Amino acid sequence: MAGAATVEKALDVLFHLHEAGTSLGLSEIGRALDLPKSSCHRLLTSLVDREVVDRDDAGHYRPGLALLSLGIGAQGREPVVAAARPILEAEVAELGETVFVVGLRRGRLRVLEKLEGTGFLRAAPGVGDVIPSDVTAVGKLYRVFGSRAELGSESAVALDPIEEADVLRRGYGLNRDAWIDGLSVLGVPIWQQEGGSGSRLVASLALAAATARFDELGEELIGRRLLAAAEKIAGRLGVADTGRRRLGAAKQIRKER
Amino acid sequence: MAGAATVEKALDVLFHLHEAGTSLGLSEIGRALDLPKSSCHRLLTSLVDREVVDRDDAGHYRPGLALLSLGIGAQGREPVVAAARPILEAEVAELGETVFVVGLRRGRLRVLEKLEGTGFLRAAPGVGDVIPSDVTAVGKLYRVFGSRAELGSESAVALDPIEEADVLRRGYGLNRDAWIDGLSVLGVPIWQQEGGSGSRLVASLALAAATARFDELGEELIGRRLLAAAEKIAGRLGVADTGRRRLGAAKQIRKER
DNA sequence: AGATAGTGATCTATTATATGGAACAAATTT
DNA sequence: AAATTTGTTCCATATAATAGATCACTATCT
Repeated sequence: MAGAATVEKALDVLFHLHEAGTSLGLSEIGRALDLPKSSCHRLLTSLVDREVVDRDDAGHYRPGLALLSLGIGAQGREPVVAAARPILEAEVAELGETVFVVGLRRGRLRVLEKLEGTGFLRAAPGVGDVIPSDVTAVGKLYRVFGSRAELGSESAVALDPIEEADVLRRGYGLNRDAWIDGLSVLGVPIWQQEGGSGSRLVASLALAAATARFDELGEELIGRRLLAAAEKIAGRLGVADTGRRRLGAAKQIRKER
Repeated sequence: MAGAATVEKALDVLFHLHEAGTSLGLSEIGRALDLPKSSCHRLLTSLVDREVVDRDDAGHYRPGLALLSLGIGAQGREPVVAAARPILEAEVAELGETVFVVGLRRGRLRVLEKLEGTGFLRAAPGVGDVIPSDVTAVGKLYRVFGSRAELGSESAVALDPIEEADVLRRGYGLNRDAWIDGLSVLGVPIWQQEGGSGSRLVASLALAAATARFDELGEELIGRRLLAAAEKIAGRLGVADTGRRRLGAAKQIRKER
């Protein structure tokens, strides 16, 4: 709320370019965001200067390639991604279907890493994409295992008690055709041990496949393999250094109020 | 030059976080960029709000995951990347070494896409990274085939005439241990046909391997395969629609002056 | 062809907005 | 226990963004 208005406008422009899908002209952007052409032009000048925005041959604006190294840099710093990668490779090699890691960031579920299956028909979630937290397999997982109020207000509604019991009993979340018709997903939690005491849900591991293929493999097998894989990832993660965490944690809570 | 100062400061902060490698505290950032803590805080508030910057458990700042989808979105719009991907897969499957696509953006060479080799010792360029234009294989390529003055001033120095002749004769650029000791790279141009007339250098395809392994495969074989692969990519690219390009091209030139 | 409406870029006075010093509470260091 | 160092908030001042008009240019429409 107490931010820099200009910066937010610039980010509006950037995200608008991202969502547009095609490259856009200056006037077009100004009209869409209700910004004067001159302001738009000034913002874009700075963005282009840093290569965060690019221009095509026609002079139209589009997201720039500097975002790629920035984004990949951001991903590379996620410890769980580094820990999960070889495990993902092993699972894809074995099962041939897409597996992916989802984390909770600012109340939203984001795809942290994925490895696509080998089939012609394969699920292809985009790394960095946001995933709905209500109907999905990992969404259920977070609503059962995650500390309450971490998820956004949207999911304040509690999970169906029967489903919650199912998740607790099996240890994984399941979603058949609820999110996308014809797609089934099974998700398991990845726990990170914390100094001595308990453990924290740092991310979750999921497999997505066309429902027919999912049933071919069998829910039981997928669940068993993924639970074992999550275990391995947790092992590679090691124990969190809960050392200098109190300061930040307190501040964070104050911030979110 | 006539940009939005505030936006540029915000981008400075963002890039600084990217380059730092670790997450940074507010005061730390302010000191490094010579910005008052209050200003820094305000900029970061906006960046965090849009998830372009993230905070870790300790409250420190780091690049955020929204950058990932932005970056991958930007990459996905590069036609040459889409055209090259299956070809890269085929080459890696055959040769087992890292192949990558490099494009020229705002006078700098950037890795547009890569597929890593299968060996334990493999070259791993980062997608989105900038590559030097002087000593590298693709750098030479651009200096020979690229329209002059497209490359930054840094490479105003002409290429050694002997080397230039080599590149023209073979059709590919070569670099043995010049950029990174122990690494050899061979790069070939990817041409896109333009309506009727000529063709344009849209990107280049390269293979990178440890010099020993490179020699094992043999320069002749690598060159032959890559030239054929580039041909295939060009085919998949199709002909550029030079239709509404004049407007933008003119503007661009005026802009760069 | 000629006219028109579109584009991106540049300039300007006005005004709204970012600035940065000081003060704050919390939390590590010394 | 005192002294730093942290992130955060506040506020008068000055700077920097604003938005309208204008320009050069290209397509599109009679």
